[in-house]
Amino acid sequence: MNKKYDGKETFAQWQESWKLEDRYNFKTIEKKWQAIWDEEKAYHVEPDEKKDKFYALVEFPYPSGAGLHVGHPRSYTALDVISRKKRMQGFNVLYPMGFDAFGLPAENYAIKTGVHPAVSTAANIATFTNQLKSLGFCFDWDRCISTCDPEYYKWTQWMFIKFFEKGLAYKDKIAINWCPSCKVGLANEEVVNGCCERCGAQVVRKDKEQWMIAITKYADRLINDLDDLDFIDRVKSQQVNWIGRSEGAELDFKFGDDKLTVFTTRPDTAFGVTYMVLAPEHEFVQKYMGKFDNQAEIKAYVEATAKKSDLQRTQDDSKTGVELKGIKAINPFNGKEIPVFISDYVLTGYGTGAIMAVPAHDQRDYDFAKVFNLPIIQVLDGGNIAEKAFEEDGPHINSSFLDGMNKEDGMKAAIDYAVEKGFGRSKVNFKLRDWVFSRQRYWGEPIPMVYCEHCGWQPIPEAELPLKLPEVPDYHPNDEGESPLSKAGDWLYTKCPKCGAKARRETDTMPNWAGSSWYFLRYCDPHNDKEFASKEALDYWMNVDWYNGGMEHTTLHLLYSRFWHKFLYDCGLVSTKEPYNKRTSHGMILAENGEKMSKSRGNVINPDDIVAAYGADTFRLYEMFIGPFDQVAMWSDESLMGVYRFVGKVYNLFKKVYKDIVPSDKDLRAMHKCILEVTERIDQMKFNTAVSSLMTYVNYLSGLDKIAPELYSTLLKLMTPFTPHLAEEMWARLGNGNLIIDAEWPQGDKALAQDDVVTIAVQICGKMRGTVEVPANASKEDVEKAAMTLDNVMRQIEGKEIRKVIVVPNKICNIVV
RNA sequence: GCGAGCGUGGUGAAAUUGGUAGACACGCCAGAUUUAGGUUCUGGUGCCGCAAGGUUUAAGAGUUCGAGUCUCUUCGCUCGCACCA
Repeated sequence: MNKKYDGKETFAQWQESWKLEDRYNFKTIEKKWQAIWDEEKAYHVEPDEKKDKFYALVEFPYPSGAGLHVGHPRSYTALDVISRKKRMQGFNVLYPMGFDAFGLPAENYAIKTGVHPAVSTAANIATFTNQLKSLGFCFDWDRCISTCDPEYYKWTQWMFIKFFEKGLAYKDKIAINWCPSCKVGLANEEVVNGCCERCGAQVVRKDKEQWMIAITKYADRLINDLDDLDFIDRVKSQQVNWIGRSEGAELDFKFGDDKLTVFTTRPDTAFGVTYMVLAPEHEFVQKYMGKFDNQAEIKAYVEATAKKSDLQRTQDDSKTGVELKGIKAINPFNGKEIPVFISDYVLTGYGTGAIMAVPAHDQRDYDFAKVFNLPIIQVLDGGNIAEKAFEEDGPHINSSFLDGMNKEDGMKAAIDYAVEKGFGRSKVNFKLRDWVFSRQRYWGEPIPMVYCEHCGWQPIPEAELPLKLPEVPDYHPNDEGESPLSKAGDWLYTKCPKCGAKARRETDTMPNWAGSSWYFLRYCDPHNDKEFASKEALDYWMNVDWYNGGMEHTTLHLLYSRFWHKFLYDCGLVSTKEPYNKRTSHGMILAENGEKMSKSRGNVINPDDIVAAYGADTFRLYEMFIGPFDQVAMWSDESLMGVYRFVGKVYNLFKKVYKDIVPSDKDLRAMHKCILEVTERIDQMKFNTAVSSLMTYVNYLSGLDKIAPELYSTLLKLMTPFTPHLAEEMWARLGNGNLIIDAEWPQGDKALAQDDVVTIAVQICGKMRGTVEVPANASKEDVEKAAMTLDNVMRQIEGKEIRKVIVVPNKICNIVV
């Protein structure tokens, strides 16, 4: 540990002993302090009832072969800054790190090279760990976890079984999004513009048996519970949008011997229905096929639709379709017979896969009606339906008992009528679909289920967890969509846990969103082998107080993990409804020309190079100074140099510190101003301006001949979150025997930060005409009097009548003439 | 199309939330020191003008004693969702 200044030598001699002729040598300083932190376990935390806890969380990385990207440290440094400050303010801070280690790249690498994913992943984790340590984050490395560790995924599997037991995990044959390139099924959330989020290949539909998790059962709660959370608005609105709640009604139309049920948000427009449309996949199309007059035409259209990808189906908004000739539907509101069509503009997965068409008040129906020459009946007054559908609100017309009503009354009356006559009911629908949870891949958690011919799907007994990944001869998935685990030989077959008959294991694995759905809980108690985490640990550490991560996870990981946590809450396994109190998001870091950094463009900045050339402290400080935290930022080597110069200046300032110097009032003013600004700006994540406050203060200190120790040690404390190594080093050089991270965060004093003379702007009719210096908090009259003495003011008001003078204390004086 | 947001010097950006626009930094210019230079230090730097001064926050209008900030219109950009009935 540090030698402490014991007063046996003069401070000047002590300072001399630090070889002041040396330039700022970040390499030795950073290595030295990283070793000390490691050795002293400076960042290890345990629950401590005497202290308030603070749980800071950043999204753990996927340990890719490419190593750490400059984007990762933006988020990590931000919460490192917050964590360090909170710790110095007396909180017991948990700031953990781990690895989201299951995933496709490791598997693709294995296919190419034959190296087992476990081997390459372990090597990558080692690299990442070194890189993260070289940046000096205050992670508690004793709590490091990895989702591919059997001791970890044991509990992921255990939780899956809970989902199964509660009926929320079920197997279903559905048309899924199939990526023909990755040969894997994707969740809706993983499909971007009809393409695979990962590889960009066009996604096709494929019917497959899949494990599903019923996230839709939580749709309402996932929306409503957002109200009490401190999430940035962008995140809230994107989640609300994605879940896509709409209120309306289901209505039953007569069709053949059946009821044809539709969902509509406007049941009050039912008198304007002139036709109906089914999705080509709708069950009635096949059921009644024998009764249609134009079967060949219908079959051809159904086939053509099946061949289309989702992208083709949605990109082309021209309306096509075929009438189901031979059967008419009957509108239950007025008994009218109406034609029924199939068309691909009706989606099979939303609502009931069928709609009632109101062409007068829905542009899509209007377009379709124009193509097929169908009648258009206006039922809401307004607009010009000769040109286009009228989609706004107006009083009902041509609608029997609804005539004259507004939307609200009309809705209520229409639903009441439908309920009374037994052909309808109010209904809420969501865009959100159940979570497709199967992946036809090797490097993921095995789904702990077996299939028995007598007993159906059965979970394996808890005692057999973790169900470890078996060795396989070959990691290739195949075109039929069979997982590599189907080649796992003996592993495949086992006994049915219920009847003991021969049973076959599930060969699909979990998506890599599984492990990350609950990792924040494991951090609370990472070595527990009896439970996923003890109740005591969870009660002390949860909730996460502040979670920072990328916007790209808003409708994926963030939504999934909120859902997962709510499920655990319902099972009585956690005691809070939501896992995260606060969610913020960082902007991406782009290359110098504004392009995305990518290997193929060759413009990737490697953090290791920056650390080697300028040091971790400069790198961290630069990432905080680069621009507003929540916005995209462009990397700039020149700006980085500016920050490096600043760090060097702070180092050199030590040479001007003298033990017996007493700070002046002006010095204290600068210091307290800096404390107040930095403290506030860190809390608001305005890191860029927090750094500029530090720069202003340092510029001030540079102007002094001799610096009082108090002024310098305060600077060091304020810089600890940003440049922890330098702060520790200089703190030690000031003669302190403890770590600066264990020092107290300085208290800013507003009164001491107040200037005694203020400059007031003098305006005439709102135009700036000059400034005057007056004592702080000068009276209105004094300010006015001083303002009148300005040459420029006297000239401007000469011969004019002064109508009003507005004085804002310490700010402005506006003379109205 | 719908939803969210943005537009300020040569560049990255500030602006106490309606009160001196351009803090802080990069770059540039000039000077000093120096190993020839990259280093370091000092001063200058929105635009027009020698200056006094004028002018300036995408464009236009409005509210106000006062607008980068609030309201409306137009233009431009970014992100998310997208035939969701």
